[in-house]
This record gives sequence, structure tokens and C-alpha cells, in this order.
Amino acid sequence: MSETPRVRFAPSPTGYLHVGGARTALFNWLYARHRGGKFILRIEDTDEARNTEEARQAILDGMRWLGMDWDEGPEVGGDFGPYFQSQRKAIYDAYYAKLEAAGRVYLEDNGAARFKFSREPIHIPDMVCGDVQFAATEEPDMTIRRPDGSYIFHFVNVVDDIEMGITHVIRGEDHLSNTWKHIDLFHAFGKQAPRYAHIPLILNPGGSKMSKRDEGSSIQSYVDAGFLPDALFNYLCLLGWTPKVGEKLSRAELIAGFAPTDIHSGNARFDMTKCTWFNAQYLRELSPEDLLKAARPFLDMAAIVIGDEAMAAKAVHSVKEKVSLLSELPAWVHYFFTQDYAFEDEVINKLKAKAENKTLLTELKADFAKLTTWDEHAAHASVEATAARLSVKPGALMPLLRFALSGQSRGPGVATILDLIGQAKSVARIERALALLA
RNA sequence: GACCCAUUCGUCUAGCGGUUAGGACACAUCCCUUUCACGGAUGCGACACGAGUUCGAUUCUCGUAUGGGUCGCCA
Repeated sequence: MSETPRVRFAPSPTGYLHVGGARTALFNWLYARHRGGKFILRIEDTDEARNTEEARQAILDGMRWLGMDWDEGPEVGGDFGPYFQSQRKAIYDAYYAKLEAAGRVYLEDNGAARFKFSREPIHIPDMVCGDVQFAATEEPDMTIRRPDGSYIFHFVNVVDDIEMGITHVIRGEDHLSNTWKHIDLFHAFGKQAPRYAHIPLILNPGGSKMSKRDEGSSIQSYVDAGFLPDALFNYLCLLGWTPKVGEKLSRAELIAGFAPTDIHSGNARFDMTKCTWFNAQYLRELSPEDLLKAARPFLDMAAIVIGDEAMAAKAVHSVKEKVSLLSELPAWVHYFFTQDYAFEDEVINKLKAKAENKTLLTELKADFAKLTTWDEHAAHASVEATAARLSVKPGALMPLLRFALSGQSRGPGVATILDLIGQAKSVARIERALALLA
């Protein structure tokens, strides 16, 4: 246990990066970083018919988006490559020969090769589940090579773990029932099996294993929905593991506190509401500039044209505690960037509800037009002055201004809106609203 | 069907023989307030069941039930 750990995440590029796979990768990554070991990415693409280049790319993209770097693997290299199983056939052939020499394989009529199980009891020391005992198996010997010469998962997985010097295998609990087969193989090769940690599965809200159909099953869906990588990263860590020092933690804290022995052995349901809450928390910590940067793709998608970057940063910042996802931002800020914003029906109705609204807005506009300085304080003071002059409460004027300036019934403080939009445009917007009431 | 893992508020969980069973999300109420939010306060809400072991079980053991997983020439 004192050797430098070498752990790996070994996804199969058959689809998108799955949230469960990402969490597995994350625990491996956390463990490697915690112990100063190596985190290896190995692509298990032995089944050519099912693998796609898009899927391979999606995995790499997803890993990078979440902020997990790998010390060895695709596009990085390393001393134990290649890191694509599709390129390691010579190694597998050599290992197959060892099994053959030991009399542990035999051929089926069609050419497929099977590994002869030892048929002895096997016990798995697991850092999460404890010691798990499996009685001598009565299952048929397992196929390890197809008739076309390509090898099966269980075989290549073990061979590569040996060849790559993997010391700890942290993977989903769905593998626990098959692990005795792997150990049997390790023994057949005269090797000691690595340390295992089978982590609980992530279940959908219905309580079964998350599948591709479920909301939030692919990492890309979080990118699209406007999640921040740090937020997802943090939330995913909490599924199956409880850090001792709190829930909302930085990566450094997560790395420092990570221990495989603290991982639970019961499955956990994914709670999108709490995941979203985490995102809201992380969103609020962003500086105006960083928030704008993160929001940019979503603003672009909504065809919002940002003129002044500084103003745009202030605009998104002004509503950041009102949203949980970046994708919600455009609806809250679009009117900052165009004089041709739409009016909600509800807003028009409220403006028309009272005849005096027209008078009040006209007076506000007149006072705004007279100002020689324009900022949040000046604008706010002007509204209060108008209110005093007309003997009404400022609170009676604010909603009207909000309606006129934004066309919406909710938003940041009215003074903030006035400041960001500017004097001339604010006056123009009130005129526009007045025209609507005519 | 066989085997494996699990079972505390709706969800994620703390608990490692004696606790008023704690926290987070959600929910409810109140406060704050120019809207919507944020924030603050309070509240609602759980040990699957049955036997043991013990002076005493949420905690240990066994059984039952329930949930999940695995038994592929998928990974």
C-alpha cells in the first residue's frame, strides 16, 4: 500500500460520456491526486462494431470539461501505451499464449476461445464492500476471444491492468459480480490482483440504474443546460461519498479529503434539484467578467448582441442570484441589449390598469431628462424626488418604471436597470411605453 | 432462477450499543423587500419487518421483505 498508486478510467466509446462513468472517473482522479499517483485514461474499444470516433471524442471532451486531466492516455501518451485497446493486439496475443501454455484455454467449434475457470472459491477484498466471498463457480467457462481473433472485455481488462501496473481498481458496483473472474485470470497469469473499490451506482429518480434515456445521463446535457463544471463535479462527488468537512467544497478540499474507504456501499439516486442548487451556488461566486464569459454561449444562442462588454458583465451580474442555470440568463437580460424589447402581456395590462400611470411615467421621464449626471444613485434620487413632488411613494413608481424599461415584471433593482441602460435610452424607453398606452 | 450488494426524513446522508436520531436539497410559515430572487428564522419529516445477543439496540447476528446489480462471442 505504500507504492505510488496507478489508477485508470477505462471507458468504452460506445456512446456519450455517462454521468455514472464520469463519477467513476472522478473518484479515480481524486484518489490519484490525493495520493500523488497516476491517473490513466484507457479506451476500451475492442468491439469495433460498437465504437465510434464521435463517442471517443465525447469522452475526452467530457473529461476535460469536468476538469479531469490524465497523466497517461490518448493525446497525452505515456510509457505504457498504446492506450487504445484496439492497438494492443500483439500484447493480448502474447498473454493468450501464456494461458495456452498453461493449459487454461480451449477452442469452441467456431473458433471462439474460452478460459478454464479454476473453480475454486474466490474472495474479493474490497475497500468499499469489505471482503466478498464467491463460492466455486458453476458458470460455463468464459469466452475471452472471438472467432475473428479479437478479445473480450474481461480478458483485455485484466491484461491491461497487469501491463499498465494498475494498483487500484475503482469502478462501478455493477462489476463486483464479475470480479472473481478477473481475479481468476490474474492468478492464471501468476499475478496478484489489484486492490478493488466498487463504488455504488447512480440511480435515476425512479430508483433503477441510470440509462441513456434518463434526464442528465450524458455529461453533454449539463454543458447544454448551463451547468458549471465545478458545480457538477462537486455534486457528483457527493453521490456515494460524504466528505467529513462539508458539502460544498473546492477541488483542493475534495482531493485532500478523499478516501476510498469512506465511500458508501449503497446506491444513490440522482437529484437534479440539488444538483441545480449547487450550480446556483457556484454561479453566484463568479465575478461579473467570469459570469459573462460562461454565459456568452447562451447569450449568443439567444441571438443577443453584446455591445459594451463591461456593461454586459454588469448586466448578467445584476441577475445572477435569480438564476440557477446559465441557460436561464438570456431571458433575464435580453432587454439590456436592445431598445426593441418585447412587453409581457401581464405588464401591458398592469400599465393600462390605472389611468394615472401615464401621468406618473410622463413625470418620471421629465425629471430624468433634466439630470446632468447619471448613475445608480442619481437615478434613484430622481425617482424619489419625483415621488415626493407628486406625493406618492417611490414604491408606487418603481414597478411602473420596471415595466416600461424592461417590458418585464421582474428583474434587478430598477435603479440598476436605469444605470446600465443609460439616461437617453431610459427616457426613450419610457416614451415607447407611453406610446403603447396611447 | 442462482449469486452479489444494499436498506435512517420525499432525495442525498451523519450515526460506528445509551443521542430530544444531526445536517443538506425540497416543501411550509414568518421576516427582509420597488418585482423576482438572495438572505435570515421557524416548522414538517426517517431508523423496512421479525427474531435473537445485551441491562440497553438505528448501531451486532440470523431470517423475511423490498430495491439494485451480475450471470453475453457488450463493456
